[in-house]
Amino acid sequence: MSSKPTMRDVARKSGLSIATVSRVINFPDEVPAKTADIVNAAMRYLNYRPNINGRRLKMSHTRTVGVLVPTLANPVFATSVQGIEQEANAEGLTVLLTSSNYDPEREMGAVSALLNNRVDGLILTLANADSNPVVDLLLAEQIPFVLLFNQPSRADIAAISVDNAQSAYDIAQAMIAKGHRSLAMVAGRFESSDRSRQRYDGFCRALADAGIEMPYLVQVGFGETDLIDPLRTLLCGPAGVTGLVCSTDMLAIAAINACRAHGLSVPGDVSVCCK
Amino acid sequence: MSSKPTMRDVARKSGLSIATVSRVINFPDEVPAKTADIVNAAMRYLNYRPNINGRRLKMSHTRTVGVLVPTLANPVFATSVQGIEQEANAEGLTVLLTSSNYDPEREMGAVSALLNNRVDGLILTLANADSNPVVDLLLAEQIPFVLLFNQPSRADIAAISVDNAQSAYDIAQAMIAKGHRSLAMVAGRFESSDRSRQRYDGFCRALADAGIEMPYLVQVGFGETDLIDPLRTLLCGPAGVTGLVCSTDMLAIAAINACRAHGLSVPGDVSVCCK
DNA sequence: TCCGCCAATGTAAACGTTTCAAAGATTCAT
DNA sequence: ATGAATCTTTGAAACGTTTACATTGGCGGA
Repeated sequence: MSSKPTMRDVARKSGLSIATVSRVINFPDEVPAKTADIVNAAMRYLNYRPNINGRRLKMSHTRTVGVLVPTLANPVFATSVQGIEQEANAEGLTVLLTSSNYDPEREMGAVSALLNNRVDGLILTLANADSNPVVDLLLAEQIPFVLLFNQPSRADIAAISVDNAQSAYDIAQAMIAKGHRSLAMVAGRFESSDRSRQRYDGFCRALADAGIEMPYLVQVGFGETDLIDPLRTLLCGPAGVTGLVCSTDMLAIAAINACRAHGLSVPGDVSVCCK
Repeated sequence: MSSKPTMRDVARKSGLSIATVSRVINFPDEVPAKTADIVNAAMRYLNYRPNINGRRLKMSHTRTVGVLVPTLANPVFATSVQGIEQEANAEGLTVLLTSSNYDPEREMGAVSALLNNRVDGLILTLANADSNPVVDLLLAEQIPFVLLFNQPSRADIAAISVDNAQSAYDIAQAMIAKGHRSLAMVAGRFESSDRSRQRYDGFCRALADAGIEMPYLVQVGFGETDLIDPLRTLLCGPAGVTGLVCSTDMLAIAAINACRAHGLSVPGDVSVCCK
């Protein structure tokens, strides 16, 4: 009696067959209330809990959704996963969570693991939405998936995102309107996030539209939190940058710290903006 | 050929038996290199990927760890899960994520679902670590588990936590040393987080030790983000609170906003501290 | 009384693995 | 050439479900 009770045990206990027990669990209203009562009593008595893996093996679907995000350390992803998790649970779905640390290799590894789990579908944020082997794999295997925060150029791929370029454009334009003439963008590396490239594109367009010729750029690797050095020349050198457009909240915080470390006040000497 | 290839297909393709294929996958060095090559070629050719659910059903363990946190919207939990996920993945473990929204009912539901998944073990943050039915269930079922951020009074339960009471004590003491004589704690509801109660205990002790008789308390429900009203009487009334000790970063932010809304400057008129 | 029908239940074959016991193949000393 | 000793490989039985199909029994109508 050390091992966990199975449907077989419940069936024996209730004097009915495994099939009936299964029906009580899955189609309660196709079974007489009296029978259901007996079976339920037996289940409670034995502390039975269905082994989902048995079911998953037998059924063609798993009622499981795989999620891949770069990191939960970024609140944007954390809250997104929180929402996904909440909705999934409400639907009785299980969430399989993985993270890539912005590393394309790990992206592939994680998705591969999720596919081995036979997830019914995926929600993922990838480094690059275009010509990405992960996307190719998913299309080839015909697994339903939705990209999150990615903007694929292919129109036949489901994606939920903001308009990265436009948002950066708007921010830059607003800063220009405030009088800034020397602006820099602080963003993640393009190879680990095409969102950064898209934002930089919008940023550059805004500056070009305003006749500003130097769209400065500072690229920051994932996990780098100290921007004092990377920002030194831009802030203190001849560039005399007075406005920083940051790709994420966390970069903005790091940027503000860096400004202060250089003896510049925010927002007195330098304006910092994000999102 | 629409369905996914199985070991049987790989076996057929490579002219070997299922058992051999399994051994190539699980014990590559117990099999002659030549045989392994044949099997690996067949697997690649067929795009075979093992169905983990088959394995999980057969094996006594699942190499899966269940995680339950109140919410990922709180960076403390998000980064913790991030770390768990990272380590788990490095070990080839799958993470099953659930969240409770600080609701004990949902805690039980989530844990139940995790047990149905036959997780090998659990890492959880519970509303209350003591006399908690979830803990009782886990002990009864003999599932290994570790509490995170909870401090159970039973010594035989594994737990990783900070000393909530002591940290609140230290903060309060520091504020008193700065000259504050009227302090309030801003914390979550006790019934949804025993950490809040423990912190309040430490807070009260510090005040008592300093001869301050009124340890004010503002309780905030999960999701409540507006503290303007709850703080009005304390800040503007006869209590004249000048120091706020907050249970979490997010509460501190909300508290600062509330102070400003009441025309009080932080840290000029009111000191706000957290963690 | 018998027949057919329908609701309730049971039987048994999957699902894709792992693994034990045992068979086959190969080597080597005699 | 023979047998022992080893190395490879295999057959088949689980693991806990779901479900198509078969069986049972009770009932009403002829």
